[in-house]
Order: sequence, then structure tokens, then C-alpha cells
Amino acid sequence: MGKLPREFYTRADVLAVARQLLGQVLVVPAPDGTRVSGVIVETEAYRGPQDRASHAFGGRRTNRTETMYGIGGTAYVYFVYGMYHQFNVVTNAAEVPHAVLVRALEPVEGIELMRLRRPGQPDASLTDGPGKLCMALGIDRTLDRADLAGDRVWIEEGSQPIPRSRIACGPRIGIDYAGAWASKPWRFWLRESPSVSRRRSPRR
DNA sequence: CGCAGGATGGGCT
DNA sequence: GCCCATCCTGCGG
Repeated sequence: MGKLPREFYTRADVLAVARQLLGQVLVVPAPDGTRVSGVIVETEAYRGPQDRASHAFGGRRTNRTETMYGIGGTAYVYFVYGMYHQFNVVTNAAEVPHAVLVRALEPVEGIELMRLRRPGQPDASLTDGPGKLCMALGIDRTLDRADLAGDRVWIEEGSQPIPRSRIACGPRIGIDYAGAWASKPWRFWLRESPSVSRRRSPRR
């Protein structure tokens, strides 16, 4: 399976990109060169500068948010809560700060290494959250601004197309401060996936 | 199972 | 000095 082409990311509709990232495969090579990967099963769209929940709300442009003003197909990785990282994909043209947060994966390759990186955790929670998947794949700020067309982190086409009926949507998580924007249904997930994040979405 | 509380540090007002 | 696009543990039912 090949890497998703630049044109996948540079499209103007960040909601479409967020939906269509479901089923694709996020890959990060381990230090020994082996692959650690997972199928993307949950995403959220962030549409700055209008979107109050976006770090780029109001056109805010700082050293951290500068990444989002790059061209679609760039990794935006930042640090939160003093101990976690979040992996996002920049979309749209340069200077348009849109991005998609990857919230959960279904582990595919490198599961042994994921277990070492997530000691004491059951397999079911190796990558079922945005901070967890970064730990499992070894994603940190050194990957901020990485080009997804490069060889440090990338996304490959999944093996099967995802029918629309398998995709669910709802409000984004952890952005209650964002007023009306907090209720927009810009979170997308694969309905039947056991790996979708648990927080505020109790299993069945 | 659910929920409360703590950890922990960079980013920005 | 306050705010987080979170996770984990421990405790109660």
C-alpha cells in the first residue's frame, strides 16, 4: 500500500479529510527499522481560524501553532497536560491553519513494542486514545513539522474502502471551553471498532 | 461498571 | 498564574 498523496491532504474540506482518514494506516518506524502501525479509527477536524476550539482560533500564530500554517500533509505534534503528546495532520493549502487530530488506532504492526511502551496496559488500550497512541508509536515533539511524504512518519492507504454506513460522527472531546463550536459534530469514528477512545463514550 | 482527583510542564494572557 | 484537543489509579456500588 502506498503513502497517501499530497493532494489527499491539501484539499479545502477538512471535514472530508477527517472522515477519509478513517481506515488508513498510520506508520512510524521504530529505532530498529521495524514498522509500528495502526488503522485510524477515530479523528477530529479543527478548522481555524474561525473554530474556537482550534489552537489557531482568531489567526493565532505562535511558535507552536506555526506548524498548522504549513502545507497539507505536515505532522502537527504538540505536548499537553505536562505529559502527553497529540498527533495531528495539517490539511489545506499553506497559510490555512486546518488540521485533523488522530484520536485512536487499531494496532496492526509492532504490537510487541507497543506493549513494552505501554507497560501494564491491556492490549485493548494500547492505542485507544490520542495520548496513548503517541506513546505506543513513539510519537513526540521531534516529529512536529515532519513531512508525511518523508520517512519519519506517514500514512498509507488502507486495504479496504470504508462505506459511509460504518462512519459515525458526534461532538469533539475535551473542548468544553469552545462554546457553540464544542457541539459541532466534527469527531468521526468507525462505528464497530473496539479501539475507539473510551472517554465520554462508554462502550455500548 | 462509574466517577473523582492527581500528575506535570509548556504555552500564552 | 491559569489553562489545557489526557491518562491512570483508587474507591464505591
